Amino acid sequence: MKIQELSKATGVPAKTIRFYEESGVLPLPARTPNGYRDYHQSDIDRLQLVAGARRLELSLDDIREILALRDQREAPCRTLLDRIQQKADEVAERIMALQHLEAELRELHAIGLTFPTDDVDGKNCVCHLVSER
Amino acid sequence: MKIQELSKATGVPAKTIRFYEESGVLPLPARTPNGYRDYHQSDIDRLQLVAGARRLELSLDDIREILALRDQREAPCRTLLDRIQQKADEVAERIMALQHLEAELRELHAIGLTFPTDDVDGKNCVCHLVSER
DNA sequence: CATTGACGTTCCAGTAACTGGAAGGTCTAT
DNA sequence: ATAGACCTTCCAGTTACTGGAACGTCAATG
Repeated sequence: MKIQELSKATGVPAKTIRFYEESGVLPLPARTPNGYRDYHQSDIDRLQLVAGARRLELSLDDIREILALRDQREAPCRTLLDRIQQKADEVAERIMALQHLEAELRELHAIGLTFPTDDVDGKNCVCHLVSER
Repeated sequence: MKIQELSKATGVPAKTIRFYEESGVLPLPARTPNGYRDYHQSDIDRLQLVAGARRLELSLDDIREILALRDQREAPCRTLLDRIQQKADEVAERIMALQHLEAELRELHAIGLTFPTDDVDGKNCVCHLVSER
């Protein structure tokens, strides 16, 4: 199977597949006599796991660790579950931070609308709202 | 004023101040005879605006544009307000995406907990949950 | 047989916004 | 004279790709 076929089977761009290989999350593939990468079914499985984990925004570092376990014939489920939970917590924190940020942005926008828009140096300028604290 | 003093006045690391200068959001400062950067009060004002905008997660590109207006003695308030609103919308979108992601991660974690943790190849493995879809 | 087009290859560079570190110069005080 | 706390520049690394150049390969067509 050539790289485009693996790409179509997984939805991962060929460029990204090469990058994953270089990053060590995909093994060096066999090569056909002309030097083309030659993939097998197992590569589809592995790449689908990588793509699924990336969709969950796990880092390539996490994925490397999980795949290393799998390559040693140890079930990576425990580690994977840990990373999933940890990621969920991170996401929850990020959501809260972004909610605060959005509220602040909306408030700033609302206040800014009540200001003149040509007051470069005056205190009634959005710039000063942004500068303070 | 030396770079450390500007840093202390604004809370922005000296390293970052030099980076901002190189990025074009801060002008090339005067230099003392020994080559040290020499800042003034106006640099504090400008850097506070940059830092405030960064706290709102505006990009350096946006900030450059806003400061360019200000440097031309045009009030950047209109542009700044636009960017703030646009950023708020982006943040809202990101929040929704992350909420979906968190739900998916929590669900996956819950399902994963009901699975055996030593089933490398079987279907009852978290890996397969992650791979699918 | 030459050419075209769709593949494949490698390598280099760029993205965003810093951060760390090396190697060296300067200033102040002891 | 030396220690330390600054300052300088430049290079590299971070994350996960993406774009592009320059070149090789293969199948089909004129």
